[in-house]
Amino acid sequence: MPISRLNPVSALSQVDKIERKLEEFFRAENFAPGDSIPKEMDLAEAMGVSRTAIREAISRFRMLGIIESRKNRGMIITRPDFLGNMHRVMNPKLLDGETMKEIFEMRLVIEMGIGDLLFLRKTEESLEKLEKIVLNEEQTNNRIDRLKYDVEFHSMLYKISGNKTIMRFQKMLLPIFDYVDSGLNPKQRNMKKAGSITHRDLLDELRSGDPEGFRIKMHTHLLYYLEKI
Amino acid sequence: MPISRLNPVSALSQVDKIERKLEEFFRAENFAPGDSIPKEMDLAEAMGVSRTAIREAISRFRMLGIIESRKNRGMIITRPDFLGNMHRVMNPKLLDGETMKEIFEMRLVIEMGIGDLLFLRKTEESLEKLEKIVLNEEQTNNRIDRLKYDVEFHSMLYKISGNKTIMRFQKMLLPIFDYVDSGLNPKQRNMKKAGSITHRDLLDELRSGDPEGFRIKMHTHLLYYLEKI
DNA sequence: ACATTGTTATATGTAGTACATATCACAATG
DNA sequence: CATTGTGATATGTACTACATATAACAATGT
Repeated sequence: MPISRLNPVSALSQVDKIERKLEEFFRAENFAPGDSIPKEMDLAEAMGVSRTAIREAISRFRMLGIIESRKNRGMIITRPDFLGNMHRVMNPKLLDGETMKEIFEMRLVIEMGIGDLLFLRKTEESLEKLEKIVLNEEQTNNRIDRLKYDVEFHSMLYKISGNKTIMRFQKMLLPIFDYVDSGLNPKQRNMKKAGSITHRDLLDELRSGDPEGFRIKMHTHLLYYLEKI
Repeated sequence: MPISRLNPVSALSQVDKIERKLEEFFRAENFAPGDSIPKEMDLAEAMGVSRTAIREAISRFRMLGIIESRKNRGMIITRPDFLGNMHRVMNPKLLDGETMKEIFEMRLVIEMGIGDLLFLRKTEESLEKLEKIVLNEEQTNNRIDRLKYDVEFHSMLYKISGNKTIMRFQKMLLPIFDYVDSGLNPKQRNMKKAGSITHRDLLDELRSGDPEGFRIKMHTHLLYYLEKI
C-alpha cells in the first residue's frame, strides 16, 4: 500500500467525541424539551471520562440552548433558538468573500420570492408604515439617510411577511450586506440609484397590484445586484 | 417601588461572561483567520479566572470553528463554517411547531425566488440530470419512490443555482420538511399530487422558457403549500 | 556538510480533588 | 398553619498534577 493511502488519524478531541455521543444519546432516548438528563457524574462514569470533559461538552449544548443546568435540580433539555447562535459567526472579518457573495445572493433570492407572503399578510397599517419610509426617503438627498431608509424599507417588507424567522435571518445577514455594499465604488452606487423601479413603485404595486406584478417589479429593482453576481 | 420592578439578577454564568468578553476582545483586536491569540493561562490571569473556565469558553469557540488549538503552538483564529452548526438544533423534536412552519415557509420563498439564478447558471448537463430524475419519477407508481424523486428534483434545482450556501441551507432544512410533510393526511397528499404543474413542466420551462415564466409555474407548483400556510 | 534521529521546552488535553453555591425537601419554630 | 431554618444534593469554580503533541534545537552517523 502506498504511503499516500495512510490517512490522518482521528483528529477529533475527546470532548468532540463526547459531544457526538451525547447528541446521539439524546436523540436515541427521544428527549424533548423539559426532560431531565442524567447528572454529570453519571455521564462521566458511563463514558469512562472525567467530569471536566463532560462539562466541556455540556457547556457547548448549554451555549446552543439545548441544555439548561440548574443547581441541585440537575440538567434538562430545552428548546433551542435555531438562529440564536448564527450571529457569532456572522463576521465579515472571519468569513471568506465567496461565502459572503453567496449569502448576499441568498438575500436577493428571498426578496424575489417573498411577494406571495406580502400579499397574503399586508395590512393597512403596514402599508402606511411603508408609505412613511418612502416619504422620508423621497424628502432627503443625504446619501447616508437614503441608505438608512433603503434598509428600513426592505426590513419592513420582511416584517410584513409575518415570518419572524425570515426577518431574523435577514437581520443576522445585515453585517454582510453592509460589507458587500461598502465595497461598491461611487460609479456603481449611481448605477444602483438609477434602477428604474423605485420603492414608491414597489409600494404602489403592493397596495393595488398582485404578487406576479410585484415579482416583476422587484426583479427590476434588484436587477443591478443580479447582474453583478 | 413595587416589587414587580425587581427584575431577576444576572442569569449569565461566569463562562457566558468570559465567552462574551473573548468575542469582544477578538473583534476589538481585529483578529482574522490565521492570527494567534494569547495562551490559556494568560487569558485566565488577565480575566482573573481559572484556566478551567477559560477552557470551557474556548471550547465553545472551537466547536463553532472560530478557534483551533494546537499543542505547543497555542491557539489561532480560524474561518468558521457559518452553517456548520445549524444541524445541531435542526431537530423536529426540539423545535416548536410555529418555528417549523416558518422554516417551511422560508423554503417556499427561496424556491419562488431562485429562478433567476437557475437561468443564469443552467447547463446542458444539469438539465440532463433533471431530465433523468423526471423520467425516473414518471416511470414509477411507488409512493415512496415518487417522494424520493420529488426531493431529488428540488435538490437538483438548488444545485443548479450554483450557490453552495443555499444548497446546504436547504439540505439542513430537510428534516423539517419531512416532518411537516409526514403530517399530511392521505387526502392532502392527493391534493398535492393533483397540482396542475408537474416537474416535467418546470423542466420544460427551465429548458426553453424564461425566469418570469418559471416563477409563474413554480408558483402554481407550490400553490398547494402556499394555500396551506 | 547533510539528513536523520533524539531531546527538551512549551502550551494544550485530561483527570481528579476540594470547596462554593443554589435549590429542594423537610424539620423546627412561633 | 405559614414562615423560617437546616441538611442533602447537583452544578459552578478553582487548583493541581500529569499526559501529549509540537517546534526548535542538539546529537548522531554517513
